[in-house]
This record gives sequence, structure tokens and C-alpha cells, in this order.
Amino acid sequence: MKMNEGVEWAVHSCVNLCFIPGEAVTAKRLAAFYELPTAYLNKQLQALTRAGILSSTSGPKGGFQLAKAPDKITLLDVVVAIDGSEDAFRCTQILKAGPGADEKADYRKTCVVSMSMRKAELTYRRELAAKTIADLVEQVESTYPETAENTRGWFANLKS
Amino acid sequence: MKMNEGVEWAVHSCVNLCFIPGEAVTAKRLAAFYELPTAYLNKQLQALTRAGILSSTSGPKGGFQLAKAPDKITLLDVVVAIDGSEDAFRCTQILKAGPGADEKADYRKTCVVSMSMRKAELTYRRELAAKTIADLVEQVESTYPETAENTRGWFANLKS
DNA sequence: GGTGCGGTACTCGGATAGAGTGTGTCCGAGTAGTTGAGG
DNA sequence: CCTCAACTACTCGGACACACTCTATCCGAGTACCGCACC
Repeated sequence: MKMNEGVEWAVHSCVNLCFIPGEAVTAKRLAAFYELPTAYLNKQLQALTRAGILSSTSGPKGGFQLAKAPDKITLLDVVVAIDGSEDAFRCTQILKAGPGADEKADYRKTCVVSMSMRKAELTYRRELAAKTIADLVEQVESTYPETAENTRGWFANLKS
Repeated sequence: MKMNEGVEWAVHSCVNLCFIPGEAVTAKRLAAFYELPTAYLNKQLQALTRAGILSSTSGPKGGFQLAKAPDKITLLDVVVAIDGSEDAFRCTQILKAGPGADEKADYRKTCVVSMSMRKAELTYRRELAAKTIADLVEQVESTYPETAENTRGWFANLKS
């Protein structure tokens, strides 16, 4: 059960975008910040764009920026955008192949195994949904006060 | 983020083994119950054995049986045995490549992104750890009272 | 000098290879029961 | 008739192919800016 590696990049990039509001930042610069492969990060940002989390602009002066307020973007949104919305536990309804099975039953809802696994995942998703990008930014700013300014400065210098 | 498919088989098999206590059941019979590929289910049962959840016996009259009391086997135990104990979210500490990074810092513990993801996973694992195989068996017996006897009967008939 | 048009440089976007892991299968290692010969 | 040993049949256990998804990359589609010709 491994999550897509791009989720980490995506979340960090969203946080960084919060430090540079009202400006389109290219995938190239976002990638340079963490020394990531540009093309691959671009792919993740595309996924975020498709999900409506970012908005993208082509051409010179183009790039990505947040499409929504940071407090409206949850960690779950980002995870789903990159990693898909499917549950980790896939109930294949093996009970249907068992003896005495009800062909019409939806065992994803009645099987106690499936229910337990789903319940656990639900708490997981709920936890992720409770955390927004704005929360993360706030946490960073209170714990590492210089980070915001440093990041802004770094991106400003790279511009030249 | 997809979990190993074998987890579903493993949990169901553990539950079935609870219905047939004190007897070694072969992978072949367990597989036949749900029409699963025998060799592959065997592989999962091996993993459960390595984890100390099942005990195995070779030769005729051999097979698998629970190595512990059902109320000492949690869903988390089974998931870890089959799917591994690694966290789904892998913090690669990309902050280390960023500007102003502390080379000695362990960002798995200080990075707010990593912390949030880990916290969510922790609630997930806690939920799984709170549910035992015995709980599932009890749930089945109270919801579908005839299942236990039917299962026992099915395995008894197959023996011939 | 002002205006409009074409070229250029730069960006995102999707289509395309390569690597790693999950999925499925096969044959060898080990053991209990059976059967046969010998005492 | 009893004992023992070899054989057989059956099981687990790990090694071996196959397929799919994640990882990584490249080239084409689209756009703002710049420069030049024309009015």
C-alpha cells in the first residue's frame, strides 16, 4: 500500500504557492526549489489543475497558481487529485463465489470484513479532509517564522 | 494507493479458520471455498505464518491453523503481514534539497506535511488495530447465525 | 509616429519509454500413512 | 503375529515468469511579447 510519491511534491508546491500569491509560478521554478525533475512535477501539477485545485496559464508569464482559497483546499483533495479516489482496500466480493452466496447481494456493503476495512479508511480520509493547505501554512509560519519570507525571496531572486 | 488484494483473502481465511478450530486446513480447501487460485492463496497464508498468525504443518494431515487466539489477532496484524509495515505516505524529505535546509534535521519528524500525513495514517492503523478477528466472527455470528454451521458443514463435506 | 501583423521564445499538455512491484504459477523439500518383507 | 523400513501420496515453501502501475521523459499545442513593415 504505497501512495504516489507525487503527493508529497504536490502538497509542498501548494504550500509554496501560498507564499507567492497572485502570481503564476512555472513548474520549472517550483521544481528547482526542491531540485525535482521538472517534467514529472509538471505532470502532478496538471493533475491538480484537472481537479480544480490549481489554475494554469500557457505561454510566457504563464505558470500555475491556486484556483481556490487555501482554506478551501484539503489534504484529501490533493491526495485524491494525484492518487485517485479509489479505496485502498478493494472488496472483490469473494463471498459471491462462496457456498450459499446471494447473487444479488452487494457484499461491499454487507460483508463485515469489507465494512471494517472501509470504516478504517473512512477515518483516514476524514482526518485528511480536516486539514487544509491554509492550516499547514499557518503551522509553518508559527513554527518557522522566517520560512515564508525566505521562500518569497528565493523565488524573487530566481526570477532574474 | 492500492492495498494488496491478498489482504481480503487472508482476512476471510482467518475468519473461516475460526469456524473450524483445532484442525489443520489445507490451502487447497480454503481456496476452493471461494474459488481462489490455490497457489497464490498459499503464498498469502505463508506470509501469515511468517508473521506468527498461523501455524503450518507439512505432509498429509497438514495444513494451516490459527497460531493465536482470534481475539489476539487484529486486522492490522493481517494487513501488515500481507502488505508490509511501511507507511503509505513516504516522506522523502524533499526539504533537504530546498534552500536553507538543515542537513542534520530529520524532516520526517519536523516537516508539517509529513506530520499531517502520518497523523492521518496513525488513526487508520489505530482503527485497524482495534478490530480483531474474534470481533469479526462475533459480528458474523450475530448477523448471519447460520453461516458458522454452514461453513463447518461445507468443509466437512469436502473432506470426503 | 502609430498600428497591425508575423515571428519567436516560453509555457502547459498529453503521448510515449523504462523500472519496479504486485499477481500468478511451478517444482522441490518435508512428513504422515501405508505396505510389504523379515523376524 | 509383530516390527521395522522403504515407498508413496500429499502438503507447505520458496524460486521463477508475467502483467500492470508508477516513474520519468519528450515533443507538440497554445500564448504573450518583440520587432518590423506598412499606413
